[in-house]
Amino acid sequence: MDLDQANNKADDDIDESLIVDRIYNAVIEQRIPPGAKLSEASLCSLFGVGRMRARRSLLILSNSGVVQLENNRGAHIAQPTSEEALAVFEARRAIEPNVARLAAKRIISEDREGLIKHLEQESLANKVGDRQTAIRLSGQFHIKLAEISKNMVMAPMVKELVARTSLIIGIYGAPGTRNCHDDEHQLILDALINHDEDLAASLMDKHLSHIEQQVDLSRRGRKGFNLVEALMN
Amino acid sequence: MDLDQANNKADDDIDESLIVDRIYNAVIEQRIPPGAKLSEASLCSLFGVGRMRARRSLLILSNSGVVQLENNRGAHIAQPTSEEALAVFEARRAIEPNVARLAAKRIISEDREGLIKHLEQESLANKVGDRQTAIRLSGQFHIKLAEISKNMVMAPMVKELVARTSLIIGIYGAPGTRNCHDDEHQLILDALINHDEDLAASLMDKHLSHIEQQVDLSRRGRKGFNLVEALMN
DNA sequence: TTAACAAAACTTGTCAACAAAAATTTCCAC
DNA sequence: GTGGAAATTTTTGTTGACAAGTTTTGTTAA
Repeated sequence: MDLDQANNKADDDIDESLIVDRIYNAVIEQRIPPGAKLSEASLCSLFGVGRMRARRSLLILSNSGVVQLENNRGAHIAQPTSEEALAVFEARRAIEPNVARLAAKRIISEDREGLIKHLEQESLANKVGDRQTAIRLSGQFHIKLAEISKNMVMAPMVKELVARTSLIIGIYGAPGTRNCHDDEHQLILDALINHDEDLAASLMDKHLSHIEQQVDLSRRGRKGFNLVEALMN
Repeated sequence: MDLDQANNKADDDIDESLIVDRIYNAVIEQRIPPGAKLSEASLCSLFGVGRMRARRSLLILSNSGVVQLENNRGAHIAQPTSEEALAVFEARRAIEPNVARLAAKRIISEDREGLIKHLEQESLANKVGDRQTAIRLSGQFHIKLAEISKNMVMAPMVKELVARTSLIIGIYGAPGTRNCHDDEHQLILDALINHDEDLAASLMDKHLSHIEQQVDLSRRGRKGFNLVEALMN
């Protein structure tokens, strides 16, 4: 009874984390806009679960700042303020260069192959003009890096920050611009392969500052969407 | 209906976050040991809330890694593995030096006075030998720094990491040693007052490595405790 | 037409009862 | 006694009903 506190990956219910993951991904891919209502009923029918599960999922999402819960008013996709947006970028620049450092230290051939494939997809999506895919892969690159860093404490933090960044870009980003330049991702990958920790860190820092430069915190914008279509990928 | 996404501080229920905070603090002060059972019934009677509130609180705590939920087996205070412990320290060394940097940049006189008072209490507790208080203040120093950094994204992260560190020290720490040297805290405060960002960051890094050196990840230990006494401060 | 108010429809919050699983105790054979 | 199985108690998971709140709709008067 003393040793079983290890291997706790996905110990909790499948259903729960599936709902959370779906919404997380939909946010990262910008298929759900900031401010969108997430009613309990819609989650229940969409995922075929009871209200309890829906509520639990929403609570989990609200803990990571992706969903905003209000008393008697239900759940909405968060709408980061400009102050919050600054804080998110600040946090990313504090954390992710160090994540890149660790990734450069710990990357193994398997990781490398995965990243190479990932970048191929990413550059393809950009070439073809598949904006949706490009956005998703672009965010996932950062998440993959966090996984390669093999730090199970920071990885969820990065995931959360990436999702919140998607919301920020959705609100304050210029509609046309790409979120991440895949060539910068390529440079980071090169540094990782060479185990050049300092370079990886500084490239990541520069990269993040470029992302930050693409948002205009005085802008506002909103658009319609379809919840069913957005979640049922 | 577009502007009301600002001022969301403590919008959620009072009850809920009170329970969470109480348990959080009890963990930081090491009044609840790792592995302790947190049954729904005990929380219900202790805080005079219904089961729903208790369950919600436990879910929130489990999202921050302080509580471990297991199917049909309820909630226990987390027992970080040695791998997890390494990851937590790694995360702290990635994040907190940058937090210290920001704090050095943004500290105002009000913050300074608060920290000075805090350090007086801390050094007093150490002099008098009030271990419990010393532990609490020591952890809270780091949390206060995060608040002074005025980054509302990183502050909760630091709080979570401090709590998890308390659990780690509870499991792997030598019983006699202090968690934090208050003289190191004093040095950091000096750097903050001088707005010396680089110094604050490097002192914080050194400080964290000292904390890390105080744990022996091959050690194990447990002790009895009283839940009522632990939570009813 | 519009503003204010009232009513209806809907959504969320809470509770109590029940089902299912785990932990504990009891009991019996050895 | 000891080990192990069965029964009991306790704890957790889930559901449904109802209460409380919010949003929408509809109506009336200025």
